[in-house]
Amino acid sequence: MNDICIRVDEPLIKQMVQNLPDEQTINKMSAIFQALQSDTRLKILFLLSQKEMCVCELECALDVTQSAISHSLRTLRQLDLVRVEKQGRFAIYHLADEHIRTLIDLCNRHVTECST
Amino acid sequence: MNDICIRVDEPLIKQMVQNLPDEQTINKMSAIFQALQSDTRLKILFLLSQKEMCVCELECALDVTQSAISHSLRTLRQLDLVRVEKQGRFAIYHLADEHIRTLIDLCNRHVTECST
DNA sequence: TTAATACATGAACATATGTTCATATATTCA
DNA sequence: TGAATATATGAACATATGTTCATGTATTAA
Repeated sequence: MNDICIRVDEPLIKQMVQNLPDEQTINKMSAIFQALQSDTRLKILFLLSQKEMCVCELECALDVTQSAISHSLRTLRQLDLVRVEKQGRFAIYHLADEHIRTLIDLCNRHVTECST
Repeated sequence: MNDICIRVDEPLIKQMVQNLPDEQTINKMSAIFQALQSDTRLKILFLLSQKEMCVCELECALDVTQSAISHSLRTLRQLDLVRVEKQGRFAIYHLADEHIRTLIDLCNRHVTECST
């Protein structure tokens, strides 16, 4: 406990720590996972992976207020997981790229495969 | 705002909502992403993807208390993202399966590719 | 130009989370 | 047996998060 147990090969551990992605990368990754961790945001992403939608449509689909949806969309926007295209007074949202669809599908498969 | 804007095709939206994964699946997915959202837990998973490790080794590698590491490991264990194997007084942790490695790698690539 | 619609945002609140501290349990060694 | 080591866990605290409410801005329609 006081730093070193019999199993610890300190130079090896140091090497492994150096192999870690840098702090900035870790931070970005945890921010992305953080965004994917909310039921509401996950549902938004699942919906957007079916077709692009305006806020109204999302509001119709989900059982939360317009405000909550907008806040969620901002989070997703700031991480570049979704993008907006303004069409008159409508804001049409779509997935930023295929990576995000893949991420979600992968997790979905993991969950459904492993629970059977 | 009062439910329906001009763009909303209600039957279509209803259909899309039915295509969503069920609540239980959504919950499990958000729980997994929730677990991946902490810097400490992410680092643990990156380390374990290099080799299986005991708590002591993780303690040597990371700059947090043994207690914090144990708590993190419990979270990961409960979601079956890591597994333990007891060896005498040591608890040797390893990734539960390849899915989790893939998930992390995918996110890592997304972050590093998109920031260049 | 006024009203209505679509969306965004700040404040506030209740809840959740991560960490540390203190302590418990389990295994090994003397 | 008793002490040391390795790990786990409960409590507590500070911080973060998600939602709603109230309100702001921008666009369209009348």
